[in-house]
Amino acid sequence: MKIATYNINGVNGRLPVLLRWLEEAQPDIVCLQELKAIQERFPVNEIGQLGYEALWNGQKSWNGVAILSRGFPMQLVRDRLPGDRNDLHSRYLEVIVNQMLVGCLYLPNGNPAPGEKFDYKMKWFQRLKAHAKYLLSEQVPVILAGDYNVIPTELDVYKPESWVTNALFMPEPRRAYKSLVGQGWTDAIRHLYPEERIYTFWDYFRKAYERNAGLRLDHFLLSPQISGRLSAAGVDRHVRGWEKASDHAPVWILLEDGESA
DNA sequence: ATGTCCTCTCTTAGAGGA
Repeated sequence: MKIATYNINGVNGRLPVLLRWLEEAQPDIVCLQELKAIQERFPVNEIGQLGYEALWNGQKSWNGVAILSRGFPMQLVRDRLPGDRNDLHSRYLEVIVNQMLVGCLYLPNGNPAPGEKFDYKMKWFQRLKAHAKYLLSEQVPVILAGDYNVIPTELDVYKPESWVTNALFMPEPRRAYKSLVGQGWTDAIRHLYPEERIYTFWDYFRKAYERNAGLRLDHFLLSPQISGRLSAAGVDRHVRGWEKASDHAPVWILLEDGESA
């Protein structure tokens, strides 16, 4: 089965792009981030016409996450990251689908750093690590997919030196990501392509896409109970070149069927 | 500093966020 994650950067503003990509890529399950739409304005009918059911968590103006599924019924597990009742951002959604637990996440950007936003990012990261550790303790197939807003290593950025003071690449979030993965997760893209420069985001500024001045921000983390089924992964980078495209490109993985699936 | 593009509003221009 094919599972994808895509920071859509405005699900209504980019709906033609999303529908075109869904028809072309034919994913079974999709994690979306940055809906930028209130709950009532999620385009459930247009997406439904392509055969997808959806669960989503909207918010006015910012953030917002959704999970789409075609042919595999979804069961909502949670629509908040545990650990802070006062955090009202819509940045996390977790479902059970096809005997897997899928978490869709949109980690805070954190800029400018230092500052309140950076502090919020790091707190959110700590909560994610705590929850991820709990999920690993369940010893079940888990996929944590989304926009982590972290450039993990120098291999994941076209020009490391120009990002050293940015919250996407500062030592603290990079350490947090490394420590998260170190709990026992497999970074799917990096696992299959240990040496390659692979980007998932190209800034709108300064013709970044045309220059391939990209970043790898969108990641799939797989628990040990599912990582052995990983057979392929990639980035649909051409989608970034479409008219009215998001600044991110869709990222996908292929999984072999599970024993009882 | 700048660049671009989304959403929302004290709306058709500017602010805030990324």
